[in-house]
Amino acid sequence: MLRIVSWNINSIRKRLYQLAELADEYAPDVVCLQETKVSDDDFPHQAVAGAGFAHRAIYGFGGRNGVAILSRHPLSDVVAHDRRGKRDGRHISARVTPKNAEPFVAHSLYVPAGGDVPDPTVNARFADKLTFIDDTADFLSAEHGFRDRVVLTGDLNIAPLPSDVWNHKLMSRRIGHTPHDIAAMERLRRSLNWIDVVREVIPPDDPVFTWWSYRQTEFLVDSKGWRLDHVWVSPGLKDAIAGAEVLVSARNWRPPSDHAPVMVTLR
DNA sequence: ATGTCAGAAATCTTCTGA
Repeated sequence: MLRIVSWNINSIRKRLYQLAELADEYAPDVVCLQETKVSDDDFPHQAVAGAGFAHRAIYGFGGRNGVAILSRHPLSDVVAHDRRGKRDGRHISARVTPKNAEPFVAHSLYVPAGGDVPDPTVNARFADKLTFIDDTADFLSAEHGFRDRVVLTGDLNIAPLPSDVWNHKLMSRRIGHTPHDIAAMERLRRSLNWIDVVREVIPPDDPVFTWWSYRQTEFLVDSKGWRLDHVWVSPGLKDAIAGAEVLVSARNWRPPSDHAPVMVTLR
């Protein structure tokens, strides 16, 4: 069994204790992070290695964005990906070679949030988000074949199903759940006929959230969340799916990230 | 419109982005 986690950690340097907690409690083989918010030069390698991740692929600079792949198994072919020559620290991939399983490629992706106004003709940031997704879809189609063993993880900043937000009607006008977002995510999904692992395991009508705003207290009581974080697998790995869960209790670790980790288990 | 975080750059606080 192989456990793979995707987590928007919202600053790895502020969350080292919680990362160790994740490693101790769930023993993931691979952890894909977003919003590490640290330059490669300042990455806390020692603490992360101490949590059990001997192998690390990192891509970050300045104090924004930043992605990483942490692994107990060897990593190779590490690539930091940029779209249109713009260095943004939003996408890294690496080949993972477990001891007793076939190698696979892991991607850690951080899609732009897209700002506030839900109209791409007036909100350049929203237009950039949609372009980012389409560029990524083109890249993934070119990079991989349908038979490749690939895991795409990340904060995709889109909740595609009505049950992925706490109020579908209200959120349909909020960036992340607009028809523009959902159509773009579907184009991304089709780039390799990706399979949304969480929705293979949990019925599509059941509410599932991975993010709760910092601006609300008692998030468990209110449960006003969104499912923004995803783990997708290529079609060849569909039969390997053995489980999926959102590690909701992590949202109560102190101090918490505003995102909870998503963990999938593959045979 | 509001709430809270995190980081940067410049201070003893404001800004940007989320």
